[in-house]
Amino acid sequence: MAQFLTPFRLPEAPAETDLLAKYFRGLGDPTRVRILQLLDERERSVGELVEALGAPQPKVSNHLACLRWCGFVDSRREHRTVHYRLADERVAGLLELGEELLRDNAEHVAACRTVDGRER
Amino acid sequence: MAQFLTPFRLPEAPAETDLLAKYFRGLGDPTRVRILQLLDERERSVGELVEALGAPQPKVSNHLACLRWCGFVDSRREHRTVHYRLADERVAGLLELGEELLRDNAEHVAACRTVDGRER
DNA sequence: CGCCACAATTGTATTTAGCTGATATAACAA
DNA sequence: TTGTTATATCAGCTAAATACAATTGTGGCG
Repeated sequence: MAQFLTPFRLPEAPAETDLLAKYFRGLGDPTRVRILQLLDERERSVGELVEALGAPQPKVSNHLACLRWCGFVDSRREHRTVHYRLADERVAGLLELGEELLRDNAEHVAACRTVDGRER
Repeated sequence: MAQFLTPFRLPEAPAETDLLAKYFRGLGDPTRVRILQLLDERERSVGELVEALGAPQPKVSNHLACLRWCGFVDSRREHRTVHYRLADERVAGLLELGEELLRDNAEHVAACRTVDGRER
């Protein structure tokens, strides 16, 4: 009766794959990408990022929390200000590779709306 | 009165940055990442992908449309079946770089829930 | 202590992505 | 033509992501 122990063998979808998608999703927001680009230039405080982005402070802090949580950036507190920087230089490499690939596909990507390309 | 022509100078947020985020968002779904990984091994038909993923066909087709639309994959029709493959070997490089970075952050990413890390 | 500056968090509303199921198209065969 | 297989598209629903505004936390200073 051993055959009943494995009645259905689900196709392998490694947990690592799900994590990878989640990881890339961290790069899937304009504010977060812009923050990473700014931090690639140099370390910056939250206030500096807020000014550079022209976005409300809570919004920036939320995205920073996301980036920090997933290991894209590190932070250190100095007196009252908190400074952020890229956690790993390979993060910059990821962005650059994306930019490079985008150069050949910019028009396509620009026109793409959603999974099924629907206008809504 | 020329000063009224540029009353507010918005912080520069290059359109390319928005596109880049959109581009990475294409990699932000487990099904799409799995498809790209499968296509990195070899060209596959939609039917083969459906079987390998154990997912309904419309779901796979929708994600393929998204990937094709953004230039991650190419397709060719042969009789009634449509075969997909990676459009650019650099796409595989992007995945590999992501996997490499993920190895050092898997625990963090796994625990991350949303932009602000809130449970809901 | 009270106050100020900087940053993080939370509540609520809105937007957007993605799943499911039905239908449409395309190529081919009888 | 009709039927069959393979794939694509669409409509409606649900769930997740994000924005915005208000609040709270935190460290320094008088």
